Amino acid sequence: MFHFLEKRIAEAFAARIQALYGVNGALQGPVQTEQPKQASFGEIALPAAFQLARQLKKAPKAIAAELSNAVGTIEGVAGIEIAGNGYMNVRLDRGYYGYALLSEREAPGTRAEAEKVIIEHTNINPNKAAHIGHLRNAILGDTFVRMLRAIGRNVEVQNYIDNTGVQVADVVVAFEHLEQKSPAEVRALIQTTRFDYLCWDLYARMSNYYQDHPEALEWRKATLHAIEAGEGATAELAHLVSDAIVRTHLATMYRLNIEYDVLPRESEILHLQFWARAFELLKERKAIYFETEGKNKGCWVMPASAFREGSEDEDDSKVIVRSNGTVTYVGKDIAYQLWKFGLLGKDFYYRQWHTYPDKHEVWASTSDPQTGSPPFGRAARVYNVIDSRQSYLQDVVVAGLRALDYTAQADASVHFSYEMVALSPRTCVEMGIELSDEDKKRPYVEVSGRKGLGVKADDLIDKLIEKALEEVTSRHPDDPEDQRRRVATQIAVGALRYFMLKYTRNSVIAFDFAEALSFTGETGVYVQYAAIRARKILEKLKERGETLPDFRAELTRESMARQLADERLWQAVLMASKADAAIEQAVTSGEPAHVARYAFQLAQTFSTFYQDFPVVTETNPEKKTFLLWMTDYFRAQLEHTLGVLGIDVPEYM
RNA sequence: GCGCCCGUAGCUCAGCUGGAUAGAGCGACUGGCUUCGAACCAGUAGGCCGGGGGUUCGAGUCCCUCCGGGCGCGCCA
Repeated sequence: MFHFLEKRIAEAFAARIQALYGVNGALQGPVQTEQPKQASFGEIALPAAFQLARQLKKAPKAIAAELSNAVGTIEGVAGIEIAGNGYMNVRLDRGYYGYALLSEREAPGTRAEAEKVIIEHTNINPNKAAHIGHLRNAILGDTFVRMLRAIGRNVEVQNYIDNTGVQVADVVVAFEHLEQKSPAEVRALIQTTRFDYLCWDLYARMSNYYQDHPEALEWRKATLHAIEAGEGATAELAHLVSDAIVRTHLATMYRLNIEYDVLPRESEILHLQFWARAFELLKERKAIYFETEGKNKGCWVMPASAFREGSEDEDDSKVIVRSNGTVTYVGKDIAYQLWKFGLLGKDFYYRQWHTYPDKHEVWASTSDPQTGSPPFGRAARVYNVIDSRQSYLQDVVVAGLRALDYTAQADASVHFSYEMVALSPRTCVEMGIELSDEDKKRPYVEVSGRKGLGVKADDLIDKLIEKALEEVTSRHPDDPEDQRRRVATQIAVGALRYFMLKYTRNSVIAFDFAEALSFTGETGVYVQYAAIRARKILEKLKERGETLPDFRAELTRESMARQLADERLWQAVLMASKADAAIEQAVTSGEPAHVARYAFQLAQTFSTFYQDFPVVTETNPEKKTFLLWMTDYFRAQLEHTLGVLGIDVPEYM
């Protein structure tokens, strides 16, 4: 609603500016609107007079006066005031606004656009358990998906599986050479053990082994070769390991309400010759060339000038095909990116991989011809959720598209980057990780999968659930265990998702157990609590034998105006009505943290309202009906916003 | 050496395309549960927005420069 009025006002002023000062007036595009610094100034501020002042060589204040007089009446606006030296502050008609909210349609943005947006996230190497860094990726990606869907976009969620890379190979090497396991024995381990945890340790052991026995790297080489060829016991083992680990990753993410649509796998990119096709295209369009001298002699390279401004140095060129004829990771990624836009002229086959309890299906790529799968790929826009350390490689991928003259697709390729999750020194100590004196002085310490240092995702979730369970049990000692555990799980997930979302993307998170486990202050738990308190009021009403009024029948524009004359109530309603505006703006800025912030502010506003206005005991009938409407409205907005954040509202807390 | 990111209250962080008196949470200190549950609310203290130049009506925000910290820059992924 707020968003809608804001647009209407901006348009009215834009039209007036054109009429008064001509089409070539100072302002191009929409007229800017802002939030006044002080609530007492009104609801919407327009700084347009400042921008016009320079070009018209006139005092801002005079322009503002002229404009606000000329603009006439705008539906829903009560008045315009000139403030400071040229601000135009708009006051909304409170009765109009409140009454409009009452009849507002649910979810106006459910139009499914034909244009598809692909979001690729998670992308964990399928060779060991997920850790907290992966959680940031998946939660950020999933929340962005929810934000886009909330404003009506058609989104496809991809989770790329690198099942043929070095990391998987190393675990396979460990099983074959260190553990002497046959595929059948590994199969048994998958059934009977916490397999992702087992591999976590095994991978760390293997990395150590390479350090002490460099000759063992020959094993890796042979294993990679066998995996790529796709035949024999080694290849079977690799598939066994990676498929089993992918299942554990999907299970971990499902605990956090994260689901996927399709799992494109590297093995199919190889077997279906995606790269061969991309290679032809790149050669044809001269995007890469064969180097005949220097350090990259014998390789196909992309010149540095393609992805790095001003760099002509051939030493900075990026190798795409090695001198032994094999393709690098970036090369495969270019092929994959082309496929996402439907530019490769090839497609995967798909098989059903898993069905979630809500009946949603995940499909995985396969090289065996299949029919009956939904269509995947062919997007108009692609977001790759990948941490900022890989920005160089992402630049090369986009440069590849550009060099092929796919300019529009290059522009529609977004590296949705974020900074890493490190560990606070205090948390390292708690976990028994030894720190050098140098590390102790740092604000954070980087985790290392190779060394097996890091916090496993499931361990963190378990820890959060146990802590939440203690809290729930202390409040509801007599409730059945499964019920308390269900509630505790929802609280834990809310806390974790909010924790990962409250930081903006380019801030490094120094993970600290004490902070992540906090259930007070700016947390997901606080927001959940507010939603529950709103529900409680409505439940209390029923307990008293009263029913929820028909608000649209009982509340009029006049009664809205009377009630909203109270500044505290007006500000609260205003805040609650800005959910869609907040989500829209967060999509534009690509910052899920903005939605999290808004959710917290909304909850804060409601908590204050809760404290100040007893609802069910209100004696004035009109006021009581109004307060009940407000409560119900806040409940809906809190639930809606939490839904976008992927956070459930527990039945109680 | 080159590129990207960060530096705002004791700590952890917001601050949307430049806009009015720079905001939260935690921690500290005061108060508030016989009331729709206090996982809460009200209040106090705490800031040369890393330093210095510049751009303009106006800079935490843009430009330059210096200082401090992080991450990239492989025929690894």
